[in-house]
Amino acid sequence: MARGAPGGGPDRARCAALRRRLLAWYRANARDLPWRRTRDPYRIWLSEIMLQQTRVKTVRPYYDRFTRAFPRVEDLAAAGAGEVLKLWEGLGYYSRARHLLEAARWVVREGGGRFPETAAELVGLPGVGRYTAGAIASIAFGERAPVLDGNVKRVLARLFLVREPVDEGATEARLWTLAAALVSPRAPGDSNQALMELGARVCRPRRPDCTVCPVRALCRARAAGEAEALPARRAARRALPHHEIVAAAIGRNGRYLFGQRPLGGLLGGLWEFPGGKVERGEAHAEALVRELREELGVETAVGARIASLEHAYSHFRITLHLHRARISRGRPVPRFHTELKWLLPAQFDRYAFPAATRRLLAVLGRAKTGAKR
DNA sequence: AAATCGGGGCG
DNA sequence: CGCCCAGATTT
Repeated sequence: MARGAPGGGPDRARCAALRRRLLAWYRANARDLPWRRTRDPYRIWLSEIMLQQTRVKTVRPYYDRFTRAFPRVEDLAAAGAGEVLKLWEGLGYYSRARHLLEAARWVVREGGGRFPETAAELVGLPGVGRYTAGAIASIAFGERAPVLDGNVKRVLARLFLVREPVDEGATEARLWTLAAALVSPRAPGDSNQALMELGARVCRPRRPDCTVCPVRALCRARAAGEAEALPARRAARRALPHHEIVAAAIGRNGRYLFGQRPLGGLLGGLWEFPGGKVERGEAHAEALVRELREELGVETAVGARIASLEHAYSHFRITLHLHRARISRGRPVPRFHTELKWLLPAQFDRYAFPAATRRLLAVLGRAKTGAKR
């Protein structure tokens, strides 16, 4: 093979040199993060779940609130789903919160509060895949298990000049092998975190700072002048679809009607104003009357528009319009939502809402106080 | 293998 | 405005 090693595997001496330099750099430059101040498997696990597809800066305040509310896995396991979801509000990928609670309860019930200690066993926990299992096993238990996340993929693609798209199965398999070769036998946790830390702070997606990189002399992409061009990805993604969404603020005795979205799907478990997508050729008021009939089984009269806003999800974007509405016939029953509730504005802080709905609630509050003046 | 699942930060 | 982030799960 053209990788410079007999037998086609990663070059042993080269990997040993990489491990040494990465580890030394990490120990001199590691950020002081809350989850690096503990070896409690519960807190390592919690941080790793939160960090899935989520930046360190975003996670920090959530991690602090969670560990304050639930210092031990037993505390989390004893919590209600609504309580956990509320603490997760705004962090995204809400199925993580559901899996988190399921896993905590499993650990308490089946493990007496002790986490499995190997990557192979950890993979069985809800929400724990190969990356997270390797991270927990190496950081909390010192197992020589590799990790491969977005940062590590980028670092490895550059160090080893992997030009193939990193989101293809065959390439990923090769990257896992390279990641395993770079796990330091004596310090697997620090070694894995060194790769991720380097990717986050030096070997960045754009404008990598090669001048301060501890392994620049060993980087094949840099030697080839291709560092910033890697990693390659397969797909040119198409433009995001756009939807017009209408939602209803249905007031009654100072309360508003909300529905809880079904678990498992988009924004599962969060509370929202009833409403839905505007179909082609449909007027907004017409669409809202139809949606409220379908979701709540009531006839309604649509009033003034309170607010409109734009919001982007990972795979589509929406324009969300909130209208006042009044029920003219029938009594609301949940035909789409798991549950309906009439909530006072004072209660809003106790429920979890999607980010876009949060913004609408703020406008609703201002509209009300503004009207009183 | 491809689709689904949030929200925010950055160039 | 597109891209990316300490990915997992489902189909």
